[in-house]
Parts: sequence; structure tokens; C-alpha cells
Amino acid sequence: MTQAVRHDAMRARNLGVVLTEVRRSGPVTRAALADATGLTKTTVSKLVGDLIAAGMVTETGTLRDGERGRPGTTLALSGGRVAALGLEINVDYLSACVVDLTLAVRLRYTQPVDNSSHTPVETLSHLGKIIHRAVDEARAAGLVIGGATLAVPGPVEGGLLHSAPNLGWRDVDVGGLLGTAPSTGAAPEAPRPPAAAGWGFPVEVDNEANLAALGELWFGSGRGDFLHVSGEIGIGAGLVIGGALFRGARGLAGELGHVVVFPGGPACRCGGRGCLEQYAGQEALLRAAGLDDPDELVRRLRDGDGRALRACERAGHALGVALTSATNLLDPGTIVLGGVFAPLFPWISGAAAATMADRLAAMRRAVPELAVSRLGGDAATLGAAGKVIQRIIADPVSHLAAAGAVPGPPAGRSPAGTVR
Amino acid sequence: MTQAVRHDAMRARNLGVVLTEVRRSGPVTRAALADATGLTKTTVSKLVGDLIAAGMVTETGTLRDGERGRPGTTLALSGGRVAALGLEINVDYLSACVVDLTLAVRLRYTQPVDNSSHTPVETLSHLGKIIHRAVDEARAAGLVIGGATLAVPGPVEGGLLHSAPNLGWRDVDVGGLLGTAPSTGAAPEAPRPPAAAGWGFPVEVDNEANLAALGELWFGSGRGDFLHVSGEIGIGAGLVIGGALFRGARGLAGELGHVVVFPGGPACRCGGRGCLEQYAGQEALLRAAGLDDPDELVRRLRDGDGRALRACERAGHALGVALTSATNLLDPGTIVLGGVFAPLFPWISGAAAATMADRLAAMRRAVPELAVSRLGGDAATLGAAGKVIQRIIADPVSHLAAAGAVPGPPAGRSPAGTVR
DNA sequence: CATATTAAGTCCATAACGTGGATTAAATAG
DNA sequence: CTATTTAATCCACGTTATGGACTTAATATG
Repeated sequence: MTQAVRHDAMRARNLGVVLTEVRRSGPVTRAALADATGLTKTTVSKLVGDLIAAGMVTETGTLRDGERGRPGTTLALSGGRVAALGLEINVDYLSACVVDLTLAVRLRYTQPVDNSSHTPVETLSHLGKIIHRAVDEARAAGLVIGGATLAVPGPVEGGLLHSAPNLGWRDVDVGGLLGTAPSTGAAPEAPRPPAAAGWGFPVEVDNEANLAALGELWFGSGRGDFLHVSGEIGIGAGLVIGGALFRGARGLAGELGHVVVFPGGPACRCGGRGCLEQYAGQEALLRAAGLDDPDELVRRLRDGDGRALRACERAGHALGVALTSATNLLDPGTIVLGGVFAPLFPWISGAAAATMADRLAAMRRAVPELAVSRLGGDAATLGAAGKVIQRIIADPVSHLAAAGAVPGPPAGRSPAGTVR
Repeated sequence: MTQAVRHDAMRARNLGVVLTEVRRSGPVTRAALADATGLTKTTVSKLVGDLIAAGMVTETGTLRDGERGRPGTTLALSGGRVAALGLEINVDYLSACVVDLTLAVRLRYTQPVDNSSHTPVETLSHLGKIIHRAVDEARAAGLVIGGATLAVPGPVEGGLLHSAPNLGWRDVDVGGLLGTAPSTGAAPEAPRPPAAAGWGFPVEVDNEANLAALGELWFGSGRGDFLHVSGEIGIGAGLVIGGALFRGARGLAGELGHVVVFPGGPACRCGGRGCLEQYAGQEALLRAAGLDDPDELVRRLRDGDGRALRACERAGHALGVALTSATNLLDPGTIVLGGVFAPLFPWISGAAAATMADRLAAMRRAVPELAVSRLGGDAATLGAAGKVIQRIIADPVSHLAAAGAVPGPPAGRSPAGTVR
């Protein structure tokens, strides 16, 4: 239900609105903020004062724009205090990153581990150590972690990982094992992340493909509304519309890999036949090219190897068919190819785009453009951290409650109101 | 951008929250409303007072529940004053309905017209007359029309109908021709419907398939999150998630009819090949059955005609393949078959469900259930009216501004605050 | 039947927050 | 150097929700 608004909620909301606007329009003056938000200068000044006290905004200087009149002091997000932790468990590595409010990446770990040969408990305890180290280093740099998100390679609902075929995991309560209250993830309008359990900050768990899409949105080439295709061993996709992820009823939307390309095609591990994965998945691609190493495939393609080229062309065609269906159903603005498709883009995108153009042009004024992801394997980890930052900026109050009181300078005029 | 909240916005929001809760939980007491919304009894009383003054809520009696303590007076939506107009232009008819706040249908017209043989201007002027009559009759019944929505058979963006192949229309500014400021429709987060232009109330234009899905949500068998398939000459679909329509980037989502079922199949009018429409569209179905009247097809099916049965089975299979792709991409909770599929449900759903079960069961814990629409051709018209009601209930203030001041009884204690 | 108890709804003083006009500060224009 | 313009702050005020006291109307109890 949409919640009732009381005075504190009004204030919390307005703090979020101001902070969002500060991020959106770079360095701005208080006057410009008042203009953009519709609040009065007085109110903006008060809100900004609290945000500065909370270490989320700083004055960056005075705006010398040559106009007459007193110049304004510009405000920008401060990367100095609040940060977020992005985590990822994948088949062959664990990774973590710390990102500050400005989306600058402050720390970054990647540790190769064969997680498919470990139990969930082992892997999560390993991850726990990494979290500890990251939090310590962040603290040493003066940063306060406001929350974390963990990316896992499979569908998640309420902290529960249903299945991760590549890890061999099934029904793992990742949230619980990480030592946090089971947090949101797929729930569309989650009640509110639990205010810290074991770590002193809330931890969420979400699907890697979804987070990779968000990573592309905030750190990569995703602009506006787009579908991000993250081909790994399976093929997943995340749709971003209006800055938010589309998840479907149970958070299982975006399973592009099992869109039917050819109903009578080869059997798929999903029980169906002729799924996209059977034509454009990493395994299928390598088999068709007669190889077993993705890097080798790229080398062959560069060398103009006929069999490799044909394999990619065929995969691109299948991808185009699946993306035609996806475009008809999801109507993405653009389509970003990431994961294994990123390095193969030059050899796959042509056939895919041509197929889509043939099949879509007559019905729509614009066929979605194919773009290549600029992010490597980091997309999901970054997206995980970015998601936390996004929440903090949209609703600074509830997230700062979790991070504890503001450790501001004890002296000076006791600030009229610190962010509560 | 999420807007800043000022005092008036807070109040407006809370009025909407209270009204929404009144609808959600049937007859309720003020005390129960306070409980549910988190507002205090005092505040709820004030808000309810204004809603009663505005004619949107009435006291329905006292709650004699046998508990001790003073019994509460129950409140419910009042159908007596505020209403909405649902309109539809389709190939062979114009229709209109007036629905009150309680979603009771107060008036209903359907006028058979062959609109494909008329120009947009002619058709819209004809519709204008119908609107006038509906508004007059509504007024005679003491109702104030708070807004209207027009359903058209094609994709709409900002009042502009891109193409309606069955009408032979292309790029028609329906909103403009209806004599209103171009209103929203597909825009995801529309700024706000224009407060009345020619009619004294805002008029929106939207796609028939989308509105039919909403009709199913409010008037039919749509529960929770579902995909509504509205097969007419084309096949469209509308996805409802969390009570809201999913529209994609440009409002073109849900084109189920052009999902690829068989990439090498027969050419489709969309330029592609093997689209669902070529297997399960009304024309394809009738051709396969050797008939040209949908009603005749149903008769033959009832009589057990082999050719008709086989045609439906094949169409059901194709529908199952397309819905498999749709489920993987959209993750609907259930799937409601409407339009031409509703009468054919007994003969089509079996094959479709079986195909989906085969292809989806291994990956998900639950395959979306197939349900039949209980609404006839009225789904879109009703959904159109319901959409207006939905908006009014969520935000009573801005819609009542359009409908003019409340014509309450002039005597009595001048109400402290009428809804502004 | 009288009284206690309980819950609904209203009243009133208060607190929180944003508003709007006045004021001060700091720049450019002439 | 003065007028003008814009930024930011200050202060009195209006709006809205709060919370406790109060009134009302029912059931429970003796």
C-alpha cells in the first residue's frame, strides 16, 4: 500500500529529492536546487545543511558564471563519508567493491575460487572474510558502509537463491547464511530493508543478470531504457525502464536464454527444445566452432577462421530471433550485449541486427539499437554497490539511521537538525 | 523526477491513501482506517470529513460486531457523485460506459458502426455525440464525470495513435481531434493529466489491449499479477504487475502476436515470419478450420468437428510456444485468455497449457496457470473507465479540482475544509 | 438495574515543517 | 562609488499531523 505521509516522512522525502537533484545536475547552487525541486530557498538551505552535516554533500566552491548578482556556492555529492559494498559470488571467483556516493570505485577485490566445488556454507564464510576486510579498509579510509548487495548467478526471492545450476546450488538461504535478516531482492515494493543485522548494515541478495543491467545503467553505456543481455554459461537479461529494473511477478523475468527460437530444436536443460541457449549459449557457440575456450574463439575470429565466423553468424541469427520476440514483448529502447557477447560483438551483432530489422521494422518506427557493454565481468558487482547508493540517495534518512549517528565535528554551533 | 512534498501535497497524498484504504477494505470504521494507514484518529476523521463533503465516501451504518465498546460508524465509497467515462473505438462499433467510484456500471452504450469506412474525423465527431449524451445522462443521475479514457485498437503515445491496421488509420492525433489537450497514455510517469479542455474533464487515449488487461483486473478474473491476452484480428497482450500496467520504453510492450513461434514460418503483415498471429490469429484459425465466422467455429467445435478441433489444437500449441517465451521474459503470475480466445478456451487451452508445462516446468516452481476471461468485448471500455476511477481514488484532490467545486448542500455547518 | 469497562470519535493545545517576505551578502554595470 | 541583481539567511506565520483529554455509545459485571 502507498504509505501515509507524516511530517517526518515529508522531510525524509524532501531530503531525498534534494540529494537526487544534486546528483542529477552536478555542482548546483542552493538557488538552482530550489528552482528545480519547487521548494523554497529557505527549505532547501535547511535540507542542504543537514545533508552537509551528514557528510553526503559538500560545498565545492563559488559559481563564477559572469552573471551579475551574488554568486552561489556550488554543492555536489561528497564521496568522503558514505559508501556501499557490492559483492558477487560466481562460479570461479568471489569479488567485492566499495563505491562511494559519487559512484567512484574506492576498493576492488577479485579472488579466484572454484565455488562449484565448495558448499554454500564454505563459500559464504569465505565471502564473510572478504566483507570484513573490505569494511575495515573502507573504515580506514574514513568511509561508512551504508549497505551491501550480493549478486548471485540465479533467481532470488527474499534472500533465498532458488537455483544456481552453474554452482550446483539449490534453495540456498544466502541472506540467512550471510548473517543478516532475510532481505528483499525480488519483491517489487519491499517494505524496507532491515536495518542492519550482523554487519551493522543491511545486506540484500539479487540476481546477477539484474544487477549487471543496473551496473550498465550507472557505470556503463546503458542510457535510458534498455535491455542488458548478460551471456555467461546461461543467457540472462535485465530490463531497465525508467531507471528501475523490471522483475515480473516473482522476479523471474528476463530469462532470455529460454526464449524459444525453434520449437523443434535441440533439447535444453530447462526441459524445453530450441531455446536460445542451445544456439547462442557459450557451450553451443564453442561446440559449433569446434573449440572449448572463449578466448581462443576470439583469436580465431580475428584471424578470419571460417568455422568460427559461421558459428557466430548462426548464433547472431538465433539471438536476433529471440530479441525480436523480446522486443515485441518488452519494448526496450536499446539492447546492450554484455558477458560473453561483449568480446564477440563485432562478429555476432551484424547477423542479430539484420534479423531484427527484417522482422521488426514494419511495425515500429525504431528498431532497438544493439550496443556493446563497456563493462567487463564487473558489471554485476558494480551494479550491486550502485543499487545501494541509489537507495541511499533516494532515501538518505532511513539509511543513515542504520549507519549510526553522524560523526561530525563535536564543536561549533550544534547543528539545528542532523539527519535522523 | 520524484517531486518535492509540501504541505498541500502531503494532505493530497493522505486523502488518496485514506480513500484507497476505504476501497480496499470495504466498509471500515475511522478507527480501523487510522490503524491501517498509520495516521492518527484525529487526522483520519478530518480527512474522512472532507471526503464525505466531496461525495466520495458515505457513512453506511454502525458496526455491530458484538465487541464491547462504542461501535464504529462504517464508511464506504459513495457511488452517488463521482463517475468516469470509458470509451472505445473499434473496427465495427463505438462504445461508452459510465462507471461510478464503486466501479458499478451506471450506463452503457454500444453502437455498431463500421469505422474502417469512415475517416478519423467522422468517427471522432460521432464519438463526440456519444460523449455528450453520456455526460448528459450521467448529470441527470446526479453524477459528475471526473475524467475519461478512450480505448483504440493500436499503439498510442501521448494522445497520438501510431497505427491501427484494422481501422486503416495511421498517425492520428486522436486526443487533439477529440478536442482535448494532448494527454498522456503511454508515458510511464506522466506529469499529470491536463485539467479539462473541451469537455470539462481530462480525456486520455490508450491502447485497447492495455485497457482490456486493466478491465480484467478491476472487473474480471484478473487477480494479482497476470498477462491478459486479447486476441482479436491481431493478438495483443497487457501485463499487469502490482496493479500497474507494464508498458516498456515506448508503450509498445505486449505485442504477443508477433512473438516468433517458428522462424521459417509463413510471412506476417509485420514483415516477419512465423509470428504467433500466423498460427493463432483469428484469420489463421478460421482458415485452418475452413470457415469464416468465429461463431460458426464454436458451433463446429461443440459438435466435435475434427477439422475445427485440429485447428484449435494447432493454434493452442503455437500459443503455448509463444507464451513460453512470454513467461520466460515477463514472468506473469497467471495468464488470462480473452477476446476470441475466450469462447475457444475449452478447445485451445489444453494444448497451450501442455506445451507450456513441457517447456517451463523444470526451471520454475510454478508454471503460470491459464484462465479464461469473464468479460466479453467490454473489457477495454470498462478498463478505460476503471483507469480514471483508479486515478481519482489515488489522488482525489487534483481530479476534483477539474470536476469543479463540490455541490454540497448549501445549509448546515459550513464544512471546515472542502477538498480543494 | 446500576456501574465498570472498552472502544469510537471529537476537541484542543502543541510540534514539525515548509512558506513568503524582509534582510544581509557579494557580485556586475554604469 | 552607487545602483542593480542574485544568493543565502532570518523570522514570523500558515498548514498539517500529533497526542492526550474528553465525550459518546456500546458490552460486561455485579
